[in-house]
Amino acid sequence: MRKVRTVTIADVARHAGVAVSTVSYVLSGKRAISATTRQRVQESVRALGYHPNAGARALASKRANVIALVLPLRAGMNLPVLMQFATSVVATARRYDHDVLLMTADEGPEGLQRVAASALVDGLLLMDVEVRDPRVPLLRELGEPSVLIGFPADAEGLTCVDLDFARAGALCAEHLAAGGHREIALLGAPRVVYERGTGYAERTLAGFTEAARDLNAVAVPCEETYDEVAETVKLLFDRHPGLTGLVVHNEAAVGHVLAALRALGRSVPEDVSVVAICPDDVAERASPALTSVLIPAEDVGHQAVRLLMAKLDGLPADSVLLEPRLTIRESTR
Amino acid sequence: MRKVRTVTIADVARHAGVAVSTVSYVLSGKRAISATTRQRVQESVRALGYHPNAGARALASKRANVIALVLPLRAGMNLPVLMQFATSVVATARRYDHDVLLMTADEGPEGLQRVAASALVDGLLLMDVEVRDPRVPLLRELGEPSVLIGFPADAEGLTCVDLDFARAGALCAEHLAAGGHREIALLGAPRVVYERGTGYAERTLAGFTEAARDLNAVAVPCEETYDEVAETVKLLFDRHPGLTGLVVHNEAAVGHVLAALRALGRSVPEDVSVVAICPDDVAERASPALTSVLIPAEDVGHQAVRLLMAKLDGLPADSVLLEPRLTIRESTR
DNA sequence: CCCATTCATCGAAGCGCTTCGACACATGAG
DNA sequence: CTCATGTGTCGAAGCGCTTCGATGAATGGG
Repeated sequence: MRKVRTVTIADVARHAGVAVSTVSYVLSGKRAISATTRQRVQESVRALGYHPNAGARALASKRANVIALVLPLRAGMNLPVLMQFATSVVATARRYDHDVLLMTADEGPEGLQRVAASALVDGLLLMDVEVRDPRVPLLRELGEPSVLIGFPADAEGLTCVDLDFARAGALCAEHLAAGGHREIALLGAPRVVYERGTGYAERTLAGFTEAARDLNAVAVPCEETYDEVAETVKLLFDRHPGLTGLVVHNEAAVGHVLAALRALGRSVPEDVSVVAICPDDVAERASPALTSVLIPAEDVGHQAVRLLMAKLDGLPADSVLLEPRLTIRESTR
Repeated sequence: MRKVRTVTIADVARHAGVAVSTVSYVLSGKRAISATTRQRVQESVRALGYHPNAGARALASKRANVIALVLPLRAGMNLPVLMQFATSVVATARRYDHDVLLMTADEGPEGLQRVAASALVDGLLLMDVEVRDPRVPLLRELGEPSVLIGFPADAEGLTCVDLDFARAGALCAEHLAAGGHREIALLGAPRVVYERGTGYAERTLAGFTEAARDLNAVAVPCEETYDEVAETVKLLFDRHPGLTGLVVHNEAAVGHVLAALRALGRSVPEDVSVVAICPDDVAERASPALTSVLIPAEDVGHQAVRLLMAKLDGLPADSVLLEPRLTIRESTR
């Protein structure tokens, strides 16, 4: 538990026999430094195990090198995707030499206010943005660089990133239509998610409905417990006996849907074709392996950080809609 | 997008007609300040919307008011519990006026080194600690205040928090024994979790085995896909036809186990009693509602932060083992 | 009524870093 | 050979805050 005196830039400068400012310039690369000096400094840095003091750096440069990741942890959220996303954000931020401050919704919008005003972070990454998200107006007047995951109703002037869920929904419907299915259904997110007006759920539904307008198509919300899923699936087939195509946009329920079909004696893909919108690993672990449109959580996180970094550098950053990709496996024909 | 000049403590001092240091003392409460002055300053703070600059504060006080939450995001982890835990950590940290920096394992142990050396954080909270965790030795020599969630093999000198999983395992076995069951089984975590030497899984197993030494007890690992769970359950009953009690310590598999029992025509609790170790909401959502020992994620997070804060204040902090609590519902008799 | 305390406040010295302007020296054009 | 132009380096001035010691003013005991 030795309490080591921390190494400062002055120690490095002394060790290398140069001025403090020279060390700073070597580290930041903001001015030309001769190769010999640069090497000498770098060696001293290594020898002393120097790490710049974050507070001092932030104070002097007005850049904290930290971004906030705001995760409103609500019910019915897709945890695995969220985690993948968070991991990817942290990893990407590190690549840009930034760290990530974790915030939840508990503190409310004032939390954003606080971290921005205290210069704790340089920018904000908001996840799980809703169609009319209360954080959006605040965000506008805060004038803090930010990127949203998901699209609010009015995205004017904001930078947003998301999978193009409308295309994803359409892609699923089109795939089933191409397979000759005329009567299909969408099993969506839990009811509360729609009631909350969550963008991605609504947009998937819209894309699906639009693409399936010439078919016999229905859409129902879907809870995530086995019993409720089984009930929903049973009801669906009772009401639509001719149903042969199913799109499942609810990762937690995917397994249950397959189990329920099994229980009803309908085999996949012989009797029913199933397409899921979920991460690849979930689709691959299912039995049979599911034809799916993946949610590219990693890519979304990566893009979001990239855009935020661009904004921090004062560059323009347009919203990004990621093109969905359908992978055909064993659950459709 | 107006770029507001940030309000500094000097602005507040001027507005209130006092010295900068007086404002500082009002804010920190480290020296006596007359009631009238205090009020005047607090009003100015509110009027100007002042938020102390985090970098400057950290630099001057040598306290960043930030703690690191290190989440190694591995396969087979219990995501919902993890999230609950993270949420509780953030909320509790805020109550102590601290923020939370999110770190993953990707950066390796040097990441810990880095954030500690750069004074980005004041302390570390390590989650999902393994029996022989590579981060533990580094932690010791770092001399940075830290709290671990979970117990490594050698916890000497470290502060750890966890549910007493051995007691939890024992509690389940005892409950079944008290119900007259003589042949019981533990369905555990996925195999990889044991192979990795994850403390909580091993300790539950140990507690269960010890408490069930007079019974006919077996324990098997359990994967998390429906097919594998069904297979495991089937095999279990093939080999042990007299089995009437089941302990499930795998949240992701709980639903599948019930589905598999249903498929095998064994009803709960008539033919088989089932006890789960999982959060209450999962147990309550199952059908039938499960008798369970809950994983008090929220409490663990809370305690962990409390202990870390104590250490930051130079106070001693002993490890905490949380007593499990069994809730009887409809799945056992 | 004086001196020793206590209380409330102030001023100034850093904390460790970035960045601006200055300077010494080398270089090549005229 | 001189003068403009780069190059590479240095010194010093902050960045916004905390904290130490000092200073007056108010208080009370002898």
